[in-house]
Amino acid sequence: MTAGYELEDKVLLAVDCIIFGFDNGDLKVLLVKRDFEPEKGKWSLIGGFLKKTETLDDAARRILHTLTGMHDIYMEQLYTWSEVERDPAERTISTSFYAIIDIKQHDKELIEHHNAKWFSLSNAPKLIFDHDQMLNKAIMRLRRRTSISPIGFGLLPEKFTMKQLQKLYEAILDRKVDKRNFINKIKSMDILVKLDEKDMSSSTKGSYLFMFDQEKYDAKQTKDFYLKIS
Amino acid sequence: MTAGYELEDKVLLAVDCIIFGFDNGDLKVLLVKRDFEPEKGKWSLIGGFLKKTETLDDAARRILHTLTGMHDIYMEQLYTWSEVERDPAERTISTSFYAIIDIKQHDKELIEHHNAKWFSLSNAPKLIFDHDQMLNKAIMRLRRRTSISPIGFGLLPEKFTMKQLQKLYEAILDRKVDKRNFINKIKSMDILVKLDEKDMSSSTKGSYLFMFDQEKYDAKQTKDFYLKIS
DNA sequence: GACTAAAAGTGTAATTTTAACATTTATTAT
DNA sequence: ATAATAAATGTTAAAATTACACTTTTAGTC
Repeated sequence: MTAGYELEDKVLLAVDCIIFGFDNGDLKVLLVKRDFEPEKGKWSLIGGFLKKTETLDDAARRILHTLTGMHDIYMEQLYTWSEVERDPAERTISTSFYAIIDIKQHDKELIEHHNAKWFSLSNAPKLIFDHDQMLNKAIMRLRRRTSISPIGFGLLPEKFTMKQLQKLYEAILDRKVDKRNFINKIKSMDILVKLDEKDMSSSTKGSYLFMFDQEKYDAKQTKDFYLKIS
Repeated sequence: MTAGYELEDKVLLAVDCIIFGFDNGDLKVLLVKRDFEPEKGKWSLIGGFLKKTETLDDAARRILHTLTGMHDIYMEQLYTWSEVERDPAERTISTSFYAIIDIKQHDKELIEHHNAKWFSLSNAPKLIFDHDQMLNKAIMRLRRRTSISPIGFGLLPEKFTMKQLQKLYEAILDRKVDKRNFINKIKSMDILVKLDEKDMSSSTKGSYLFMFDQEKYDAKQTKDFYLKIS
């Protein structure tokens, strides 16, 4: 019993990771300076090649860890890119993944040691190959996803204010939202716990801190519920 | 200037097509009996391998044509599957594509000559490898897509009745929808033209035929408008 | 030619959701 | 005591969604 696969072409399969970071109301993307040919020295997404012994998700995690030191980042598969000439050096197909993380929660030094750098979306450099397209598609997906189901876990400190949460949504959606409508919408979702504690750092009055209620959140996740921000 | 790719693993990259067909109120999927090892003789999605000289979309079109005789089918990329052991014969990654077509508009003989066969979703056989997962994911995507933006072109005869259109939505969403609400919703979308002609085949009264208004449809497509069926 | 049968066609009212909008409250620092 | 600063809060109008049932048309039959 031989498989009839002998005559088929084999190709390089790459993985590219689009890591969005949220910091201080600003949405950024993590890029690396490429240290091998072709396009050595240019900025690119965080990428590498799939090994035979791992899944694409494994590869994405390994590559992200190798190039930035980050780990335990949940990434979601986005799209597989296969233009014949996308990498001029050799026929390479690439599957892109994306994630969004809280920049503050990840060790800046680790990232910088690995000559990766955060860029605001508005002034990211031109990227190699089709990486600009990948980035664009990821932004679109992130926005759509954000208006469909709640994000948040892992993107904010464990305890956060409503304002911080609102800023996060505003950064992703790239527009202002009405404070009262936003708070009402979030409340109606019933996935947050209001704490007795206040954050005093930004006003004399102080603002209440909230936490996600993991259990309630998970319960709703399954029913893929819908969040639309006015 | 040598590319630093020499040491990387190369893999087989497959394409699998999930072709949904709509016929007579029933949603079906097109499957083929596999004629090579492994799993020879079992039912599978319409699949084959990417060649070095083509994109994934090219490969999907070529494979679909080879196995079924169909052409000019627009397929959308769904997901790339990479479990290490998904194909026991050799390390193979597969990108799945899906499409939905009007069965009547495609030549049955051609399809049957190629030992492909339509199965109702409710009694499709068990498929090889991870093809059941692929099919499931495609169904989910199709449903979600259907409630987000209008489908229809190419899925119905050029002229069709409201009932046919409703049946199409019901087949995809797998539930009944209210006739009056459905018609109102569709009318409010303003992408159909009512003809003076009636279809007399299903009642003494006859029911008016409609056509899609391609121009209006295209205009709305760009603004990715939203259709939600009650 | 009246009646029956079968599917097509049609509208309204109640409810829910969304969107727009401005003032009061709490606290620290002066 | 006052001023300054950001936090907290509720209402109303408009739009969208849902639930729901009777009338119309016409071919066929008695």
